[in-house]
Amino acid sequence: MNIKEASEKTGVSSATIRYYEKETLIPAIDRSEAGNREIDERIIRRINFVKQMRAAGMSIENLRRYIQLFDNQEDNTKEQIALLNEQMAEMEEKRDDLQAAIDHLHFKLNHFYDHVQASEEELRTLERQHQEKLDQDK
Amino acid sequence: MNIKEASEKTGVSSATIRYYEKETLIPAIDRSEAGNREIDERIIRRINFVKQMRAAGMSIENLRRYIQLFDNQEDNTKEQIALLNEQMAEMEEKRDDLQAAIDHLHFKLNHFYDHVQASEEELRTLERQHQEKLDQDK
DNA sequence: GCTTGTCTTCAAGTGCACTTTAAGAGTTAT
DNA sequence: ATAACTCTTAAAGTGCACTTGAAGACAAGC
Repeated sequence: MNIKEASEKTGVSSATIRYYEKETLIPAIDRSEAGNREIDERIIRRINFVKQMRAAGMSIENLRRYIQLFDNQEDNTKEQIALLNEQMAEMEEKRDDLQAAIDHLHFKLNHFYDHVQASEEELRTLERQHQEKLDQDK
Repeated sequence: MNIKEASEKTGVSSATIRYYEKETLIPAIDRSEAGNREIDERIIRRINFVKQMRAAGMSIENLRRYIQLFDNQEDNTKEQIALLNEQMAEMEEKRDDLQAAIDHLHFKLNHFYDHVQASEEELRTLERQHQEKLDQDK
């Protein structure tokens, strides 16, 4: 698989895949005769892992620290576990920040429905849209 | 209250408060005789709201759009509700991304405990630390 | 009256995570 | 064999959200 196919498969741009390789977030990728990257499923899984962690807001530097620990299989189990716990704690805090913000907006929305002076049909439309959103999100 | 006190009270730097004012994320702040900002509780609440939404990853631009809609009390109820729903959907998606990443790391951690060849007392120490972390996070 | 500590504005600088550009090379289609 | 499409590297550029720096004003304390 060349880099373009890998990009389409993962939803990560070719340039970003090259960048991740340079930053050692994914392993060094083997090259073909012509010097082009030949990407296999193992690399795809690694790209997807990086994508997932980046979506969760883990910084490139933390991700690199984490990956280096796991790639260099040495007796650094304690550090690995400490790092995992640290990252999870950070993510859980972020998730809770998000939940707090969501709750805040939910409160605003309810406040709106109580006090808005919209016409009956406008209200019904809005409520239907809101319900559809909730159903869709679920 | 001057800007330094407001900064200490909110945990947002003076420079950032000035920046938020310039970007109209908080209302224009009244000045004293000498031209210094006089910050009241209403502004403090607005700073904290911005802080919360920023922590949740809402961009400055979206936050400004949102705040302008709510500050200009006009007949834009539909837009306001649409915007609220849009923001909540974004945040819920982010929250779910985070949860997926947390689950992934939890899985790794469990995998670790199953396969690691650590000594008994090291394992006990690690497990205790992990449990303490969980208790603390809860 | 001078230092210290606050404030002001405006502009420039920073850090992160990409993204784009430039210049070139190999492969396939007409 | 020329165009079109892919790839390569290295370096420069971009966008966001601040952060820092410069230059100056005002008030309190020694």
